[in-house]
Amino acid sequence: MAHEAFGPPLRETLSRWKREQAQLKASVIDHDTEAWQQKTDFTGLFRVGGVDISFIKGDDVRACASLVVLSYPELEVLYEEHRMVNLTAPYISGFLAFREVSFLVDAIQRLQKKKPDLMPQVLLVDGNGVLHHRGFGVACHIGILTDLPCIGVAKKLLQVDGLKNNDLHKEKIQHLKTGGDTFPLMGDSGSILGMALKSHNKSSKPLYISVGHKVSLETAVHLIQACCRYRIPEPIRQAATVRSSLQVAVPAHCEHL
DNA sequence: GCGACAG
DNA sequence: ATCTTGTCGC
Repeated sequence: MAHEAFGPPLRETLSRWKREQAQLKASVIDHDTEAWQQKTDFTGLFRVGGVDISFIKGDDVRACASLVVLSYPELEVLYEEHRMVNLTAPYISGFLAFREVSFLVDAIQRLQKKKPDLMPQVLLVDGNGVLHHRGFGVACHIGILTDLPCIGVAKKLLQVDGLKNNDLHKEKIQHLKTGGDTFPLMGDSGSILGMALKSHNKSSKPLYISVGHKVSLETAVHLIQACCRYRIPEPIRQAATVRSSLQVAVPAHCEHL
């Protein structure tokens, strides 16, 4: 098959995507803008959203895009939507947003239309914010397109700007004692790109938290910790758990097709 | 050439 | 991202 017979070559697509990231990056706000963020107990925060895209075993195209909204501080489900979508863009490290973001923004827009009262006041995103090759990960991307405060929550360290998952890094992880302990992730450029967070007492692997949009890193880390019953913050965990029948596998008699 | 590679 | 099984510990 002539895989690249149609459409622009990958390197042209990547160059276009890089330009788009650079342009949108200029609009990122990396400090607190909301009243509830000023209080250490987050008085005035009532709704926290989470988004995630989950996949089916052997299928690179079909996936389930999920948006949930939880009450705060109870962390009870107020709203959830799980929808099967067809992904078109490939996964390329540094360009996750171009694969996933349109489906998640669509979900936010449907929520706005159907239940505007349930619009989350902050959105937790699977992946990185400014902890990214060009300082503009998927959490920033969603933040700019929706104008919602967003926080990037990654399960693995993205090794950019000199950050490395080396022995020194592993040693720092071992020194995290209890849930809520952190250490900063400083790149070669000298700025703090994010924080490693031990999200609960018995979690050996930290989360990597970074600013997406309209929230400070300090507030982001504090909020993530407040949302963790287990390692993964509840809004993302609920989004990743499909309760509906949407993700049922292809019927057995169709498997060979 | 080699290592790295969020989801 | 996804699959896989039991195992250990509270």
